[in-house]
Amino acid sequence: MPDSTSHTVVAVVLQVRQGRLVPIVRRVDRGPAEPLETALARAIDVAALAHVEQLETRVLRDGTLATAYLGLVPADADAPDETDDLAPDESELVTAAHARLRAKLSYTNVAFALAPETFTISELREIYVPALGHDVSATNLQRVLVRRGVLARVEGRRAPGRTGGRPAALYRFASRRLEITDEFAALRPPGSRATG
Amino acid sequence: MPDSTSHTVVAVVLQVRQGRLVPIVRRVDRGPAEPLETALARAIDVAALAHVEQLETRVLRDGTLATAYLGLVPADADAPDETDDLAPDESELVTAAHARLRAKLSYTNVAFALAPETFTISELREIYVPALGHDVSATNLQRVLVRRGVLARVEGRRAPGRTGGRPAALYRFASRRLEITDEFAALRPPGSRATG
DNA sequence: CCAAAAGTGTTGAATGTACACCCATGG
DNA sequence: CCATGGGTGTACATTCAACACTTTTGG
Repeated sequence: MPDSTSHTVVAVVLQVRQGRLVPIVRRVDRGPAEPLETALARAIDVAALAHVEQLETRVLRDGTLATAYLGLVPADADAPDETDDLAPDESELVTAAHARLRAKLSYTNVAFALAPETFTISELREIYVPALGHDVSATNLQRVLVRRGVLARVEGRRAPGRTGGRPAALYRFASRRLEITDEFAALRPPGSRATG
Repeated sequence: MPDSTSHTVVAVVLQVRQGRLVPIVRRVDRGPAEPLETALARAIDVAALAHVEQLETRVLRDGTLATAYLGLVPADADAPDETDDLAPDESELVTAAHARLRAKLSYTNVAFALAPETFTISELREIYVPALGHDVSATNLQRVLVRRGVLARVEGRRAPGRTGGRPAALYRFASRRLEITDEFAALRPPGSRATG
């Protein structure tokens, strides 16, 4: 029987691996007077997370109070093995984490936290597709992200594979901190057109 | 000295009054094994809240663990007096609540929770302006919300005041449950144009 | 020269903002 | 008949999805 006064911190980390969004879940009890971030850092290697945000706090089925965090790791980074036997509570948190990520992908630059330092547009597409849960064309992905100034060109190109094809341009995220790229879907303040 | 194992639930309620977004803050300690919603209900009359959502969990300056909720009350509803002497922690939570509200106003129908059952467009504008923190024209507000199907016409018109003017049409929110009206700012799934 | 992959041009639709103008009422 | 507030029409900018077409490579 868990102590009803205890507090658990749950790290829900997502990483794209081989075309799939993979969950890694870790939990620790928060010590008395311990900051949330410290407990989180005991649960997972926070330095490896390119982005972290708090997800939600709920009472788990066993009565434990739990605060969940969403963490994102670049596809090319080393990360712990996928957590496969998820408890129902954990499974719900993973779903919530994925929903949060999916929503933010369309109006922020969060994808920087899932992508390597530099990449081609097709490589980036292979990250967006599992993260969004639906298909995206490389053409439109490039257009939208370049127009918004989210992506910046990087010197050089990626040589084509054995099957040929034009060499791909390399890009990086202009910023690697979370930014809102489309602040108002509507109801913008008067006289605030796109900053060009 | 607060018990470091205790858990406080903070209700941050916002209501528009006389052109201002007014905060009401209440806190209660969550009892052992008590669900979060139950504690919240002890803090504030939840039935009076047209919308509630969890805001964030943090350790307060005095070491207490606190989970904050954002609540919204229609402008015409009775509600407790404004909480004026806000502690720094509370003040930060109010800021966070306002920020969350502002963001959601532009891509959801949350405003239903701040508006009376029926209203004219100018009345609605007087709610949006303080809630958004910037000016909005009644013209565009009407256009955007009607086009999105967020607002529906209601039988009848509001008679003009002493100074004359054309009688105003009455509207209501088509739904009074939170709905995302602009799900994807970009990167929509293929073949998913506006449902018209 | 052909297939493959990357990238650009272009079109059409949707959505928003700004602003001019028309409508209905009180005095 | 004029001031006031309400509402519509229209023009214009922005943004995006879709798709045709061009570019650059390997074999």
